[in-house]
Amino acid sequence: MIKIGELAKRLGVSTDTLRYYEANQLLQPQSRSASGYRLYDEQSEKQMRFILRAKEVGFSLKEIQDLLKIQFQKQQHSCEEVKALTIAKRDQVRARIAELTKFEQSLSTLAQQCCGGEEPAVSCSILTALEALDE
Amino acid sequence: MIKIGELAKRLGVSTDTLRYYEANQLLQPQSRSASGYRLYDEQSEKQMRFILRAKEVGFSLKEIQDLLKIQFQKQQHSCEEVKALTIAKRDQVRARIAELTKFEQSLSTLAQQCCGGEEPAVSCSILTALEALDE
DNA sequence: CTTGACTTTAGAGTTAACTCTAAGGTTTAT
DNA sequence: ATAAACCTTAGAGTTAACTCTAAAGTCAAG
Repeated sequence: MIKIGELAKRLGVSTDTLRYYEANQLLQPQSRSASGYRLYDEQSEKQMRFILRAKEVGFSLKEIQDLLKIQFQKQQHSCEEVKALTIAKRDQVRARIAELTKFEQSLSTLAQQCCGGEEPAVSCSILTALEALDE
Repeated sequence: MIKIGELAKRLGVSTDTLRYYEANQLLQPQSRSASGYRLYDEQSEKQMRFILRAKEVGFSLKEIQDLLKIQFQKQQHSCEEVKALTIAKRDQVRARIAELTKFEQSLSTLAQQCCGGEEPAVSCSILTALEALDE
């Protein structure tokens, strides 16, 4: 079991952030020491890495809570409900991937069209490339 | 040329948002009417749709500015610089797609494992599936 | 046995991205 | 020609997600 400072250091976040996530039901410490220090384990670190990855790709903390709820709700809800929630979230993720793929293609096209030379980039326009995005 | 209310309506955003984006260098109106009303055209709408899409997939307004700068800088910068910036952004987008793809796979796996029946979902755990994410 | 580096809580402050309010000017429809 | 529905600016208020401050308790090292 590790203390908050050690977990924060491993994850590259502040101790304030960990306490904030606890207050907002995203990560509860495994237990407390006799003197009241928060104690975390490997599972805590895994869950935080999941949270940080979700945040990285643009999910709000509220949305991440929804994802985690799939875990927390498993005792109280039927497989049917859990499956429906999971599929709804998966479709949300798929839609986001589709959007990002369009971006990636537009930027790739732009990079290819650009000569990369030293002359002014007058004919290089991200909007020209991105307009194709709207079909 | 259309006025701010019409553009806002077409895009499903508030007029406040359009004025806010203008103040933050994301979208300048094409011109102003004699009485000072903002006037927008088709290009404005396209640019806003681009901004909204970028926001949707988790880019901050600051990052979107960077993307748009590729367009604005084309007069002052060389193809070399523009190309480098474009490729850097493309790689950022690719990394984000890779993260999201991992999520999508984890959620798909979870949905498949789940029986979908009416019994309590005790054996369904998003974290179990998501742990595989860390390899 | 005390110094320094931790930890605790409660609450205030910050930043991004809006969102609203007030006080007024403009346009359109009857 | 006047009411309704737009538009203007400046500035205040809101929400999410931190980030910092203060005042105090804990713990390991010298």
